Amino acid sequence: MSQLLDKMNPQQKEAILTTEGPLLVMAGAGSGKTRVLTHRIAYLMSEKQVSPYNILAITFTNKAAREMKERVEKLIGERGKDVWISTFHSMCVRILRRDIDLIGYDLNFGILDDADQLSVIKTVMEDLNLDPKRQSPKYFLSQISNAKNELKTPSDLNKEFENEDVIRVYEKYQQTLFKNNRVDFDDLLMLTVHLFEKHPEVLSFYQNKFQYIHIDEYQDTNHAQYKIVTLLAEKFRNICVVGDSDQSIYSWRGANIENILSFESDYPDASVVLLEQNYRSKQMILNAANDVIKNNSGRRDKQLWSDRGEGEAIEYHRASDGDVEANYIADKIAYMRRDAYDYHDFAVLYRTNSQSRAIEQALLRQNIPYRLVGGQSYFKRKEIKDLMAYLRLICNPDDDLSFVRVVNEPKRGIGAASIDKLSHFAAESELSLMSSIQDATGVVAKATLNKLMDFKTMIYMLRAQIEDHSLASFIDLVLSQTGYLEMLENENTIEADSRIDNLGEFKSMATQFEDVDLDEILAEEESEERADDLPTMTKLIILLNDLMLQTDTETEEEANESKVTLMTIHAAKGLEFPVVFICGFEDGIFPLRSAIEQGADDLEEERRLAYVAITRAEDLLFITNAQSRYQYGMRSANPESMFIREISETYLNKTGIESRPRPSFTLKEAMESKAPKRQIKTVSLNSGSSWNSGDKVEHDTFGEGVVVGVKGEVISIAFSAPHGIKKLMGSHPALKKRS
DNA sequence: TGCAACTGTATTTTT
DNA sequence: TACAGTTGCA
Repeated sequence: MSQLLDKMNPQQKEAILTTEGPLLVMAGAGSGKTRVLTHRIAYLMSEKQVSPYNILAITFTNKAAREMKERVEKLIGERGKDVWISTFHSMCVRILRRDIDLIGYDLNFGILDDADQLSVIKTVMEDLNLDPKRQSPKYFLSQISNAKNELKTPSDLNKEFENEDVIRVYEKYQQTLFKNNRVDFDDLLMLTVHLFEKHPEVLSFYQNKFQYIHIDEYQDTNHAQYKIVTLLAEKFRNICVVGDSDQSIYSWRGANIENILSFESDYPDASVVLLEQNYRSKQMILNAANDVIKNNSGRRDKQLWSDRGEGEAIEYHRASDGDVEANYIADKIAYMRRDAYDYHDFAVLYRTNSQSRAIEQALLRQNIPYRLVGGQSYFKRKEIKDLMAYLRLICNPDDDLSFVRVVNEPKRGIGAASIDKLSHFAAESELSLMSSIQDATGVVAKATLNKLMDFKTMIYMLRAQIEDHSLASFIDLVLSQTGYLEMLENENTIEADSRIDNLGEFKSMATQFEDVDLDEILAEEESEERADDLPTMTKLIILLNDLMLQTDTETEEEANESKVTLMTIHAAKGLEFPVVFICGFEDGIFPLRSAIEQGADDLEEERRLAYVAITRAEDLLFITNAQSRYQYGMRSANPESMFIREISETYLNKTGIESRPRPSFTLKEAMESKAPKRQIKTVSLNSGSSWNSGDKVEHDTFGEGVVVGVKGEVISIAFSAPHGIKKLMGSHPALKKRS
């Protein structure tokens, strides 16, 4: 028998061997589901002689797709490269790129990110005279997104008596996108369904191609994704979905937990495999996770178990203050690193990104290296978006959205007022901004018109030259011809320098794409084409869309560096760490206030999130919170999270404020105020003395320093490197005045 | 037109 | 707090 089944438990074996017909794998956290999936794919190829071209595997994130791909290749070798493994969204991009013209769009469509979406919505609202203060653009965006995920068009909403404004905005928004030949993330899914429904021959092509379909994280699929899967699997019915309803944490994005719950009624002949053995965590951690999740209603009960040993009790630490909490975590990491653990063994998880700052500061103070996952994505940076807009405009001069973005970047003296006039004119004559320029005499000032003409000439000149260049050298050309690079160079700031670096990084990404990635994509698609044969413009369009879907830019080396990982719990799904800290475990933060107010459904999702967080830990789990903390610039106090009370006391080792009360102190770290420095007499709790700029101080950790600013009770002190300027409470016990 | 200063307001998660 | 949107001035 195949060695692929070695070391598999009976349930895992069953999941791998059940290749024909519908199969539901209920995979608890850490139960080796990715391993099952990769081995199943390898098994299909090596034992069942299934061609890699007939296998599809869909994951939730790009990272998961990449990893799965690597693991399949490791198992089966080069042929693994030909298995189509991707996210829903990138799969749809590829499908649409072949046939979207059948439903009226141009094959060279571009993708819109959420920031772009919002600006379209704002413009639409303006046109419709809707007051953004009464109904926020974000509200409309989420309504539209929900509708699309439900595969509903504006006219479908009409029948359902939705908010009339939503329908109008949706309609106009969709028209705008269509005119600009752009699609948003939700369109990728919805339009794919439309394509399949209106063109059975296209659907049939993919049905025949994908004879064996795998969907990871099935609990996170929304209705549109569900529909795509259902359609694709209709013919061969070899559909294997893997998931864990207890880890459904994306309902806010339209994910419908019902999809996995009703799989058995969708496919009455489905086999079901339950994976309950956990290979990740010590039993104590699983006990806690089980304790929490069992409070959710309507779930299929499962009991995770582990043979990795009992493990230590979970350390629950309640600190007096948010900064104390952060310091506690930093101290623990510093301490534990001395013996068994390396920095990369630790993860600090939080509910919201804004919580990262306190942790960062504490780690910085202890000189603990960390990597922050998520936050401001590389592709959301202004310079990258600008460059991409230029490139998109060159590929499609009628793309008004890109036109507006870059027409005055760098400054060309073409201001908002002129663009406004041009827009109205263009709308009347049903032209794009770019093509309306030539007839715009009298619409805008003569001088402005000339500038617009120059801009147009420049874009078309670049367009004419693209085929003489590789992607990277064309990007160079664009950056220099547009004056964008010069603008940054003239700025002469560290900020601008880093923007230049980012643009350079973009260029190397393009090179990598052109030389390596593109051929892999084409191979997977069974395309006859080779990257070398494609026009640069085509390559550029594929690159732009590829990048729009890419949110994580971290390389493998970066991820493996010896650093503590900081991220949201959402970002941590699918990952594991020997030591995990979950911070801010307070009602109001985790669960979020809105979820508490909202009621059962939202609370249950928060609870699943807690379950995900807890089950990330392999050996040790720390749960922390604080009696009071700064939130939105105000001090506020939160009770401990309701979830901590759901964990049996026997699994907890409580430390901190309740067991050992001590005076609270804070290390408030505010940003340097721009206001002129005022010297205010400070009230010092422990000495009664006040601080003034120039005072010399001695700090227990940072050593000698000089006071450089006083603001209320907070004083800024310059310490020698590597500490730099710190803001501390004047009453901080570690601080002493020197004479 | 462009910039600086000011005001008001909303604070989640992301393919 | 922080940022987006607005106002007012050069």
